[in-house]
Amino acid sequence: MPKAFDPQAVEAGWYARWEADALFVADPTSDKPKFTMCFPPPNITGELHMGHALQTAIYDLIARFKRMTGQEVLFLPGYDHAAIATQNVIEKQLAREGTTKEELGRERFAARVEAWYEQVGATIINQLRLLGASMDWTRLRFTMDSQYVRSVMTAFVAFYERDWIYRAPRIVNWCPHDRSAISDLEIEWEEHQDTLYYIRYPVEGGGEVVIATVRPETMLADTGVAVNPEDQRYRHLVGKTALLPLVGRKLPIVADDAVEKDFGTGALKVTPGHDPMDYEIGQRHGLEILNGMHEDGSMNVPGLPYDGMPALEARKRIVDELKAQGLLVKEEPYSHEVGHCDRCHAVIEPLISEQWWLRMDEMRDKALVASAAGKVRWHPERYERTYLDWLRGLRDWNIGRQLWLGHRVPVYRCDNGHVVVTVDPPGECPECRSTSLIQDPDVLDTWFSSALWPFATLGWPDDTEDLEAFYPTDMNCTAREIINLWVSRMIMTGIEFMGEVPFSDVVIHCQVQAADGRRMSKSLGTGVDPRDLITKYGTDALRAWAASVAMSSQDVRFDETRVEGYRRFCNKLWNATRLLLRSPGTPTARAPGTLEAREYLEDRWILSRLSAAARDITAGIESFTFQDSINSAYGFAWNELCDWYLEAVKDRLRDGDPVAQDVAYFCLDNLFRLLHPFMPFVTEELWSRLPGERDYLMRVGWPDLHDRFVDPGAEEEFQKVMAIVEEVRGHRQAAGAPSRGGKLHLDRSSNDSIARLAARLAHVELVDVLDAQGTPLAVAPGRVAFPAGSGDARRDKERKRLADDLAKVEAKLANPDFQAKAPPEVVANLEERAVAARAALERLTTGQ
RNA sequence: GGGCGGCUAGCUCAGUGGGAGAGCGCUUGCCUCACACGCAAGAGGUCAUUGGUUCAAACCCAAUGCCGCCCA
Repeated sequence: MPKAFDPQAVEAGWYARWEADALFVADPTSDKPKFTMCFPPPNITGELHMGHALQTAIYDLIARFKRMTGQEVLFLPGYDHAAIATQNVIEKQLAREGTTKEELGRERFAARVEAWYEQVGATIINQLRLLGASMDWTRLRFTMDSQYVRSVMTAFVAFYERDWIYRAPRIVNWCPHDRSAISDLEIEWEEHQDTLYYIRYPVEGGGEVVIATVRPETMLADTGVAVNPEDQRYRHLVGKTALLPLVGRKLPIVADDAVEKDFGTGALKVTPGHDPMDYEIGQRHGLEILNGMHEDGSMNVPGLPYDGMPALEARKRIVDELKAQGLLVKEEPYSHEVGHCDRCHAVIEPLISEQWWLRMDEMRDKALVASAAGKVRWHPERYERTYLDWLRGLRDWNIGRQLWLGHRVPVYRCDNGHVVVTVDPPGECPECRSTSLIQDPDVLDTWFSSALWPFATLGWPDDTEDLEAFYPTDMNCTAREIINLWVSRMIMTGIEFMGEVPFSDVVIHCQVQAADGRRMSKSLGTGVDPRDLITKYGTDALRAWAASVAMSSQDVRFDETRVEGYRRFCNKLWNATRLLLRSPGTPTARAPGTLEAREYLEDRWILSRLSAAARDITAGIESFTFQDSINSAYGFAWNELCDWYLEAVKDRLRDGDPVAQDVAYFCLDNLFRLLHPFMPFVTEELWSRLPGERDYLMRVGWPDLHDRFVDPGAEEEFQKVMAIVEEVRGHRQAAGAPSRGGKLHLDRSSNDSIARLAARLAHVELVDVLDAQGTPLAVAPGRVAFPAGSGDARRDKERKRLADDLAKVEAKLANPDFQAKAPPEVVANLEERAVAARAALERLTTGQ
């Protein structure tokens, strides 16, 4: 066995063996309780980031844990087509090649997309394997697979038949680059330094009204002017007509509550075709809707000199012209938030457009009822509010996108104008038998298909064995910003189509920030690639770190030294195993009886600690506080098993004592099981090296120690041993004595086990009588002497610490309110502390 | 603009009413026959500020400041 743990060597091969032996394949006919997780389709750019590492670590640790606790686990992988993101990636590729999708044409563009999916799909799968994700690859799903497409179409038709889908003009967020509507959730807001222009609008019959705007070019599509009805300054103008400069259009002046009196001049130009609020004001007052912009963001104002100009150029020309005509009152610097497309970063234009809409009110209400009934548990709990707040304010969903890839809306029109909505493309119009049918050009929002993920992946709408066996799923884990985009919509569609919420637990992991405390940014170069970490420290270390931070109450600044720490931990486990395997007389099979006949204090102690660790690790996983599991396993393995137990039994191991061997093997055996969900590779490797027949860890079951080794007496006694040893070592260090040697005398109040272990671990000789004066021990009746020095300085320091502590305790005890109102056990505890401190002080002072 | 979270050792973070913790870093001593990816001993903290509740506050409440995230 090599001297040091080498992650690359350990990881190689295991994944292929697990997969070859079908450890990840779920059996729908199994009698075991089912546990299902549909893995969120990863980012289509194919780049693994820290979010994936956290998410995958959590999913996989739960998958392995559930298998080990006897459940039939389906952990279903997949990826989605990410329409806008993919289109942007391909367009960038095309731009580098000096061409465009328009030049290429739809068919060849589609071929490029296919090739991309194939490439990226493979990359994603490889990365998940690299992370050790135990997914059922026989059930890999892609949202563009024919079966999945049919699910999407079926959902659309079902909504359509409920009359929840309709087509209507609305202000949408228009991306002029993608030439598509995008959702509110796909917009990034950025602070812009702009100019607020004050423009004079003449009023028919004399007078004027001054409006303020940051976007003068939109005035070409103005169809009204609005003021607040409470605003005394303008009351006399309501009902009159303003004249639009440069155009001459007549603009009714209306009164509307939505107008803010304090913004600008308090008078608002109303452009219903280009602003959501203006649209609503326009609807209330019957104002005309004009669309002043083309799909590419250029001006659409036939007959005017600005027609066809890019918006910014038109703005400049319009401002110049207004100045020339004396209609520009003033300009002010103004900073405000401007929306950008989160995929291509183009400035978003609010634009009136005909779109497909899905009515959400009934689904929303059912989701609220389900939440009120506690059908979905959130971890951490506070995220339920994020979800509920969004749901309550929910409006109809714009499900249409004007893209070149995605699921085409299954709406067809024949040349007689009949509309056909079907899952499968119709051969002819059912009404007029026309075979000339044209499909609607729009595609569906990618989130529309993602919303069906937990059941479409299982075969819905067909009544499949998988759907029957595995729906509803159990857990969904994702990042905070996905709650509304995805989690909420899965809940709504799950209730709608399956009659049950799609999962019972939602786990939201934290965000990994860069060292500067901000979001990792590729452009700033502050991103960290998990693949580099795997190369340096191994997948196990990365996963252990991920589990230790994923559920932090705050976002976590990335600290590489913590990942490194878990690699050292792997090395520690490696060497603990090595120690055992090197000791003589290694048993080929454990004799279970020797564990029950445990008589040594150290054996009783470590088994008791193992029980405690098993309990804590299990509780941590079950309550989604994985850091508790990791910390408990780490502390047990390193600070108890290695630092104390193995040190205490080295002699016994060397002598081939079968009891010590059994206990040590038993601890490692169970420790590897407990750690397997977090660190699958190193635990599998070390487990496989232990003596005896070894199946895969995932099949051997979770430790169920039933507290059978819990032994408070042993814990208390062993703590005395540790306290004595630590005090002896402290004295030795203070005295400048060598790291072993010296004499220890303990009086009869310490039993033989304590004395034996203290001598063994502190490397001192146990004597009945200490000739030299020696140094008194504070923690136990006894004293120690070393060849060099006396350690007086340390004794004085300890005396001071004890005296200070005693003073604090006595002050509390002297308080009558404390005695009267504090719980009796707290008072008793303090009284014990006082007694112990006095005894220790006494020993230090009198010397015995 | 709304919401949420954070401020604890040099760094990254646990702790959530009664004795301030971990990992890394630092200091000192050790290549002790599993491990120098190690062992041992140490140093290091008015738990952001102010006020309140309580016999008792890092922890509960309120306000303030700073940092960040999500949503608009």
